[in-house]
Parts: sequence; structure tokens; C-alpha cells
Amino acid sequence: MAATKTRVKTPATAKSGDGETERRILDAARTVFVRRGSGGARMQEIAEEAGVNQALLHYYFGTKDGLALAVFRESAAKLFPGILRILSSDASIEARVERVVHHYLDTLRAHPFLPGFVLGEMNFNPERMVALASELVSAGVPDAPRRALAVLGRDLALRAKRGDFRLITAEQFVVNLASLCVFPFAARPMLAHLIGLDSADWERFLDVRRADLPQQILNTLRP
Amino acid sequence: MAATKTRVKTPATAKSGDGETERRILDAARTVFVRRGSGGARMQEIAEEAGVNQALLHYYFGTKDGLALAVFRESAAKLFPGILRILSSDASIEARVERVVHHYLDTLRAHPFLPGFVLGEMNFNPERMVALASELVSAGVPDAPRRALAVLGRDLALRAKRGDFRLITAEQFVVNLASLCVFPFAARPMLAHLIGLDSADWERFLDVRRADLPQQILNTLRP
DNA sequence: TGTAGTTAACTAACCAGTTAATAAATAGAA
DNA sequence: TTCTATTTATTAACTGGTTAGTTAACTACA
Repeated sequence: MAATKTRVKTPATAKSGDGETERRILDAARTVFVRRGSGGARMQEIAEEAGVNQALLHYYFGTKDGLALAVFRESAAKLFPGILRILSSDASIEARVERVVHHYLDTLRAHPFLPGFVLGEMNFNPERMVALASELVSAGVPDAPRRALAVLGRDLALRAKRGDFRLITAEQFVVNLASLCVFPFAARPMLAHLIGLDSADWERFLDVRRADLPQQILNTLRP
Repeated sequence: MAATKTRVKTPATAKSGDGETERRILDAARTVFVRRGSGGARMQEIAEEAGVNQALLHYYFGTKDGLALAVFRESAAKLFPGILRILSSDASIEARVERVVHHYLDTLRAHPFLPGFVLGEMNFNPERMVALASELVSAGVPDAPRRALAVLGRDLALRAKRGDFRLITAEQFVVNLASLCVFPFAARPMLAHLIGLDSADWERFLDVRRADLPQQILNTLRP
């Protein structure tokens, strides 16, 4: 076993079955962190959920924060990179909007607890976002989000010049897109309890949303 | 001193300066809970922030959860009731949209950490929303949100029939409104770190948003 | 033999909450 | 108005249980 206090174990080799223990810990951690946030989650609870000894959590991930960051990282990876790729493609704005909305809603339908978790975690433990951003720097792609925005901004400006769209910055536009796709998932507890949206209502709500939202968003751009 | 384990002290009388100790505890708790979420917050930290002895937290609020619920309740009260009132008024839809956006953005500019806190808390401690909802029932106004939505829904339908707007349910419309107003605040850490939005950028971003968002939202309704 | 993975037991520190005593405020009687 | 008993507010110290993390021994495998 290597030395440092916050050492993170490299991917497992043979015996553990190609990283199976690590996988199980990550899966369990995601389940527990999503349910309680990292502040409310307990390592022993995660160990039990994973069916492993608690010391293994430290063996593979170092500290609770190390584990929480690993879960945050993979959760955030479901929210951002795909969207940025679509937004900076060379398809028409109309097609991009439709693809983003569908990609976002379909992804989030498969992982409905993600937005609540990511938003909660990023607000209660700001060091998570700081760490992610510095990982981008380390990976040599610090500007990826900004470059995607620049591409999109150029296209939006071109269309505004042509009179197709009103003028809007890429930042505002992307925030509108993300707002309309992500917020309902994070706010679902409120929707459920304040206006009585049950599971079937929720699915219908999302169906309608998936169908209508692209056009609504394009409408925000009308002059 | 009354008996029960989860007893909550009623508002203070004379000596404590018209509830001053309680006020100080609530203020401190809000500060700490907003920063860390209730799972990550520590009672001794709140006591120090309030400048009181930790036992007083229990004296006035019973348990940590009792205190957390009190803070959640007053926080949620800044997010919902005012909006519902505006939305169910008899002003034109156009005026309602503008009023809601301005009310929301101005309120949240004064309390920028509210959305992150409320969304995080409601996802990590779902019993908060459950308790709030049952307080509405106890207060005899279980249907207030739904009634507001019904009023708005009727008006939206009328305008659709007239050909002014496309058909949309009040639920979808209100979620769009809330999404566009609230999400940016909850997502601010991400905006700051991924696309480098600093404080001055942020204020400008909100200024632009306040000015442009009403029309963008009304545009979503165009046929 | 050396290394990685796993276990059971352990531990210092932390945590939410309690307790008993004291101080301050209030209510009621004279 | 004053006094006294009661109630409320506050304090310092305490506590049992929990927590993240550590340790030493063992197992499995190359």
C-alpha cells in the first residue's frame, strides 16, 4: 500500500475482477450521496450498500471527500460535455436546440436524481467545482466550454444579423437551455408536493416538455 | 421549561429583546445551512456564528432538524407565495410575466444563495417539503398553489382560444418561468468555474436577464 | 517472495443532545 | 408598590453514540 494520506488507488488489476470492487463502491456511493448529499452521507452506510468492508472505501478513494469528488465528477460528466459538443457543432441552431433538449431530457430521464445532486453538491461544497475546473486545466482543455460558447455565439450573431433571431449572447442562451431542461428535475420534490404531480403526471409532463420545448426555446429567439 | 423531547420554544418575551436570541440563532443557522447544507452543518458552528451557547439551539428549536426546517420554511417562503399571488392576479398575462420575472430576480439578487440551498435541501432531505406541504394542510390552505394554477390556466386557455398564444398548461408555463429565473442562481458556481463568469460579469448577466427575459418568455407563447 | 486486495478491530475526535445550576423576567398577592 | 413564587432564559459541563480514518493481520495471486 502506497504512502500518502489522500492517495487514490489506481484501477484494480486481476483479482478484483477488473475493477469490480471499485465499481461497486462508486455505485453505492452515488446512491447514498444522491440521497443525502455528501455532508449527510456516512461511509459505513456506503460500505454496507456496496457490500464491502468500510476500510476499502479508504483503500480505493482515500477520504470521504475523495469519494465524493469521484462521484461528482462522473455525475457532472453526464451534464456538460455532451451538451457542449452539440452546441458547438455546425448544424443549424434549430437542429442544435432540438438535439440538446432531447439529449438532456433523455439523459436526465435515465438519471433523474442527477440535477438535484449536482446542484446541491456544488452549492454546499464549492470545492467540487473548483476541483473539476482545475482538472480541466490539468487535462489541457481549460477553454473547452468557452470555445464551445464562442462557436455558438458567432452563429447566433450571424443569424441575428440576418434578421432571423433577436440578439442574445451565447451565455444567456445556454443558460436558458440548461434552465428549462435541468431545473424541473431538481425541483421535482416541490412539484410533487405543492401541486400534487405524481409519477404518472410527471412522465406525462416530461413527454409534453420533450415535444414542445424545442419550439418554445426557438421562439425566445424570434425578433 | 416544558416537557417534550422535540418541543419548540414559543417566541420569546421581554428580556430577550422581543425574540432577539431566537432571531440571532435563525440568522446564524441560515448562514451556516446555506453554506454547507443541513447535513454538513454543525450545531456548535451555528452557536458560534450566533454568539450563543449551543444548548440554546435546542432550547429554542428542539433538534437540528427542527432548526433546519425553520430555516427551510422561511427560505421557501421567499420563493413561492409572492409568485403565486402575482400569477393568479387579474392583470394581463404580459404584465404578470414581467412582474414575476422582476419580483423573482430582485428577490434572488438580494438572497442569491437561496435557490442552491432550497433545491439542495429539498433533494437531500425530502422530509422538508413533506413538512411544508403538511403545514399548508394544517393551515387550511392545501390548495393554494393549485388554485393559483387554475386561475392562470384558465387565462392561458382563453388567450390561446383567441389565437394570441399557443396552448400550454399552467404547470408547464410556471415551470418555464421558475426555471429561467431560479436556475441561474443555483448554477452560479458552475457558471463561474466553467465559463469564467466573475462577479462583475454576473451582475451584468443579471441586468441583461432582467431586461430581456420577460419578452423571451412571452415569445415562448407565440403561436 | 512481493504485492495488491481484504478483513476485523480499533481509535481519537466529533457530534447532537442533556443536565443541573444560575440568572433574569414575570405574575400574582398583599 | 413591594415581595415572593414561578417561569423562562442562559450557562458550563457533560455524555453516549457515531464518525472518518487507521492498523495489523491475513488472503490471493503472479
